[in-house]
Amino acid sequence: MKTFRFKTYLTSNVESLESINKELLNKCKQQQFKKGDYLLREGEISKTSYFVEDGLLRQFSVDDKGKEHVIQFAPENWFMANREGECFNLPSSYNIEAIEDTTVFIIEKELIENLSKTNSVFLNFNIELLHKHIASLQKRITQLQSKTAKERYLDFIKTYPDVLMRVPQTYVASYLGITPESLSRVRKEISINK
Amino acid sequence: MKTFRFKTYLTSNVESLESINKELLNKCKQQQFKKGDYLLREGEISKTSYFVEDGLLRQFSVDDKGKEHVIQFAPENWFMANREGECFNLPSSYNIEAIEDTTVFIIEKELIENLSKTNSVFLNFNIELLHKHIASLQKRITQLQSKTAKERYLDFIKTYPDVLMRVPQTYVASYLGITPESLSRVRKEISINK
DNA sequence: ATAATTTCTTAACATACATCAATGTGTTTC
DNA sequence: GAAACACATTGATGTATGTTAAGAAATTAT
Repeated sequence: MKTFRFKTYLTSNVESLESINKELLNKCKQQQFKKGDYLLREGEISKTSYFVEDGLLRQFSVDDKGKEHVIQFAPENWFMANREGECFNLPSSYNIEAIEDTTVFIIEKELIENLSKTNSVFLNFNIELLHKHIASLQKRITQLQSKTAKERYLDFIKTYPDVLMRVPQTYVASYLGITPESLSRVRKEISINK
Repeated sequence: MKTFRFKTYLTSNVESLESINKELLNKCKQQQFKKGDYLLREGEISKTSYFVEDGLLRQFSVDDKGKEHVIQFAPENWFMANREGECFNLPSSYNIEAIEDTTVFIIEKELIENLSKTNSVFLNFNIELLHKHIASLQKRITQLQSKTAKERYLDFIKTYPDVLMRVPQTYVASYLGITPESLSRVRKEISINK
């Protein structure tokens, strides 16, 4: 049997949980998406999270002027979830789109709840994920508050060098909160100073 | 016995959990802080969360140039926690300071973990809190990415009208990611157009 | 391969916001 | 009540980033 990233991830993170891992692998269905496909559209209600087995996703919102704002990228081994909607059965404010052909494992909210109740190691793992997520969002807020576009871009390169190479610059610009033109200028400036 | 906000909050949010609520009230100690006191300093390791019984806190970071950046305010009935540190025993990247004389209930990490294990309603409540937190941070990121200072300020007024009145404008400016001077101009412009 | 479409770069110009410096207003302290 | 201090406003100026528009490069489709 093929070894999935999902399995590797689980065995290296949710330790000594052979039974849980098996249950997760068995109950989470795989699904494939083509580049450009939407996994979730704004307004839809979703009760699932995704584990990216292969490929690359982006989560983004669209403002009143029709402009897109990328909240997050998710390459292999990352989770992608519509947190608020999943938790409160609210229509999603965000879209999730496959930037590359992508294979995901679909994790039902109910499954997570059940496993959390029956197993405290899994529970802690799950809560840790949420905490890490919060920490990274806070870091981004601080950056948007105080750093220049150039500084934010340099940090992005450092933190997600792999993502950088696989994503259209427009999306990176959107993630950084600047226009593609500004990103282009920033990149030029950096290449000159090297 | 005095009715605490904390008790009211618990009974209205963590329903049908008489026993849990009692345990929380009994095991969480109260502590008082004077205006200007620090509850947590950058670099310290903390394993506690706070429920603000009375008063007002701010959480902020200090950048390499010595500038402060407000991540969050917490008035009565709010929780304040150093998420990443609490979860992973890491030194805090943030400071927590009392903006007014403030009374908090101190909630030990261990207590939350124990209650989560033994009671699934409490567990869900706790996870919902984390989800809500994530949703609000994502909203802020989208705003910082795409809205003008004026738009962000108007949204702040609408969302936290009470906080606005109790906090020095410098802190509001910092929260919005602009200088106090810019905030002053934004306010002037708004007052003229009314 | 060629054409068509999308993405990226570059330039000129506009604008929002930062910076610096001065003045004004209110609050605390003695 | 005066002095000292922190906070808010205002003005002049600078800079980073946005906007618009054009062309170059890359990708996709025919």
